[in-house]
Parts: sequence; structure tokens; C-alpha cells
Amino acid sequence: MINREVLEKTLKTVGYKLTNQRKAILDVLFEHQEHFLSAEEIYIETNNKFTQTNFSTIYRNLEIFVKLDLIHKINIKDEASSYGLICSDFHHHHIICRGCGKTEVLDFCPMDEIKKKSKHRGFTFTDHRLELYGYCIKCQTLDPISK
Amino acid sequence: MINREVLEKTLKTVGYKLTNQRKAILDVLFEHQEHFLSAEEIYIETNNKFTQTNFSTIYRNLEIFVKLDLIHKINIKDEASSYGLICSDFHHHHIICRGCGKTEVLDFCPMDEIKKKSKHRGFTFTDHRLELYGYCIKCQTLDPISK
DNA sequence: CTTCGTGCAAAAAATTTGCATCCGT
DNA sequence: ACGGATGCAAATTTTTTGCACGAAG
Repeated sequence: MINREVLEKTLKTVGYKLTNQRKAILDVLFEHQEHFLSAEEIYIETNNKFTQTNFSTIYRNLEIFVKLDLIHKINIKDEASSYGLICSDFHHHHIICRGCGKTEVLDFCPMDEIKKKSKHRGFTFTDHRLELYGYCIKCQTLDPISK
Repeated sequence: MINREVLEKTLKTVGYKLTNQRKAILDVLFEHQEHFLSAEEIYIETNNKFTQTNFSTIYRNLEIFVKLDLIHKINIKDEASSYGLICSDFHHHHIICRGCGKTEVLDFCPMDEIKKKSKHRGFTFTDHRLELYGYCIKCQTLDPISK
């Protein structure tokens, strides 16, 4: 089970300073592991519950976290991008609702099969990324066409 | 196997008019089934090859197409959303070399199996993302275990 | 004390909207 | 001819950037 301290250690190891703002953003992401949040939501939550943090700081750090593979960036809700922690305690993939951002863990990974079946001409695999998008039961029934 | 005429019929059935701009946007999407395009790319292509079409018109229609489930909207490139036809003939995934950036097409997609095996509690899938990373034959010898 | 990170304000990029006009049916 | 669709320009929303100051190591 990954925790905040692990991420903070990662940051420091790579050479980033551990500021209150960075801690706050991570705290918010940890509090909402089951949903992806927009930059604005992260901004609001961070400022409500933790340290005062500027929008630029939010964006700058989210970008860093993405580059370090600590979080995912996707778009689910209309327009704004959304962000969520990559929890690497055990290997798994996510099902993500494009309506409400809810995530579920997928009980399947195709890698074994790919390694067996696929002609990958000498490629050595290090890692991979699989995300499924769709609509959860709630969001399907809400409003298919009008919105 | 979907074609342009089918989509145009769908539009008319639902009550939308078949304008040159709409046809042009669909044409562009059909010409690029193998890639998701940003609104800007669609704008440029549409105006270069087909009818003159305003940016607002592009956005308004892409939104309609998304709501009708004719296209997917995702974000792949940084920042701007990207759009691509659903039911494309060219659905596939990539193997990407972390050494030299070379990509190969993967001859496998796990979705059928996932739909069969996985308990996805009412989720309706729209799209997914699968990318494999590793080192190609050339780069393995150069770069054994970094990252 | 040095370097990196932040806040601020302004700019750039992406997307939406109101309204007059145009075009498909 | 009617009503939806488009173009245009302006407004909004989202994201990025430059610079001076502040804080972490």
C-alpha cells in the first residue's frame, strides 16, 4: 500500500524540494484516490484544507508528478483535464468513468498473454499502461444524449 | 465496418441537417482513422481539403458527434482534446521503445477478453488505452536496466 | 547561502456563446 | 419559407510563463 511518505521520498530522491504546497497537493490526491480530480478541484481542496497554493503552482507540480509517473492525467469531465494517483502497491489497471471520474480496479492484466501470443520481435518489455474508459451504471442512466 | 454514408444517415435520422461542413469533418475523420486528431488538426485539414469551416463549427459538431457516440473524445497530446471515429477499422495499440522512441503496432487487443472475463459491474466501455513500453532489439544492448 | 519553488499578474491557448445571416429540407 | 447551422467576434475557461521574492536543503 503506497503512502504519502513514499511519494515524498521519491520526490526528494529525484532532487525536488519538499514544499508545503507539494505535500498539500499529494494529501488531496490521497484523500481522493477513488476519483480523478480536475486542477480546479485540487486547487480548491488544497486551499481549503491545507496550505495556500497558487493555481500556477498546482499546474506546475501536477506536470512534474505526471512526468515522474506518480499520477495520471486524463480527461473525463468536459473540458478540464483530471488527475489521479497511480497506486503502485500491487500491479493493476483502472476502469474510469468519463461521467463522474469514479475509478474501479480492473481484475485483469493482459501482459502474460501478450508475451506469449504476440510477435514482438525482440522487444524487452519494462512496463505498460492500460486504462479502460466508459460510463458507470449511474452515469449511463443519467443522460445519454442531451447533457 | 462503418462508412461515411452510415454516419450521414445517422445524423439525418436523428434530425440534424447534412451540411457541407459536417460532411467535411467526417471526411477528415475517415481519412485519419489511424490517429486521434485535435480540434485544431481537424480544423486545418477540413479547410485545406474540403469546405471552409469555422472553428466554432468544428467544436459544435464534434460535440454533437460525441453525444451521438459517433466519435470518441480523449486527451493524448498535451493539453488539447483529441477526437477519433468509433468503430474504426484500424483499432490497434503500440509498443514503444524507451530508448529510441520507435513504435510498433501490437497485434493484440485485450478488450474482448476483458469484456468476457471481467466483472465490470455495469460499466459501459467507450474506449481504452493500452501502451507497452520497453527496449527494442537495438536499444537493449545499449541500455540494460535504466528506468 | 544557493538554488529551486512560489505568487502574482499577464499572456497564451482552448473552448464557448450571442447574434445576424445563410442554407438544407 | 422555416428552423436549424454557420461565421464572426467577443467572452470564458483553461493552462502557461516571466520575474521578483521566499523558503528548503
